[in-house]
Amino acid sequence: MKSLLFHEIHQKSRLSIKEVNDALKEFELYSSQWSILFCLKQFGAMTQKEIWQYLNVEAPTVTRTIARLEESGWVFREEGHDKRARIVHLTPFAEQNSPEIEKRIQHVEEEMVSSLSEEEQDQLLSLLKKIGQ
Amino acid sequence: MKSLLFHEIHQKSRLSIKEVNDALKEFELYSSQWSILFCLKQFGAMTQKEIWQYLNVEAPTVTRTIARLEESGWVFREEGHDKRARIVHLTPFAEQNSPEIEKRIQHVEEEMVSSLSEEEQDQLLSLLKKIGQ
DNA sequence: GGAATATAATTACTTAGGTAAATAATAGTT
DNA sequence: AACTATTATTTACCTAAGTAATTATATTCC
Repeated sequence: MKSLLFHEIHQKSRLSIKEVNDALKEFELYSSQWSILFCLKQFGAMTQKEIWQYLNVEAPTVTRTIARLEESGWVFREEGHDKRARIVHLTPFAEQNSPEIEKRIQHVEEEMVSSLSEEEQDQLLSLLKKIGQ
Repeated sequence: MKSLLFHEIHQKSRLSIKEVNDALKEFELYSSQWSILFCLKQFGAMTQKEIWQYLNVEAPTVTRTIARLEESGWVFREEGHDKRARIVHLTPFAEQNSPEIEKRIQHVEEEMVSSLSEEEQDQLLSLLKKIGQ
């Protein structure tokens, strides 16, 4: 029964988002917001297009989430050389706080997979990657 | 990097929902609606509580989705012996059409995991089940 | 029997994600 | 140079799912 597989993926996706949201509560952030901050932390300032391509979501999703991050002071947007594009930067506040948040999230994620060995984690990742290719 | 694992789960969850929605388009259904029809098809009439417990979502999610299914003629609700509970039934229309839909969805899901062997599919499922326990 | 508690469903509000269409700026073509 | 096509982002509108609070019925306990 293949449905079980996708049912399980769906469940675990929701579960992990829930746990991450819970851990982010004290920073007044949500998981999707963190995914963008994480992205910027890793690669530096990016255009919105680069962000949604990396995260593999649609452009409007990123527009919305960045708007919220901007309102709450985590990012700011600069007009690019190409005036259509907007380059997103972390604010100093975000630069300062993101290491602690990252540590917290990493801990949550490690807890969630603690019942799997390192080898099983690798295996799981590589099996997931094979889906839909 | 554990984040990669959850990132991947999240991606594949979204991908599969997208594919299922696409296949359901001709029936004017959405994936979450189908998950409830599937449930009723498998277990027969159920209370909403039984549905959200099985699907592992919150009660309001099921309330909303069932309301839409009722509007579009896929289910109807009967008052239970306990007047708080509402028992959800498939309509004759749903009974008649669900086998074809199920076949279609099954096909989509099989396509998505066609790059994995049967053994790998089992392995993936059992690894996923171990997360967060 | 009646007050307090628990339970099933709902309502209101939030984030997350998608599609389709609109806007504005850029790139290409003739 | 001007028209066309493409591209980056946004807007509007939809489903999905969560939390918190409300409503209505059942249950429990004194």
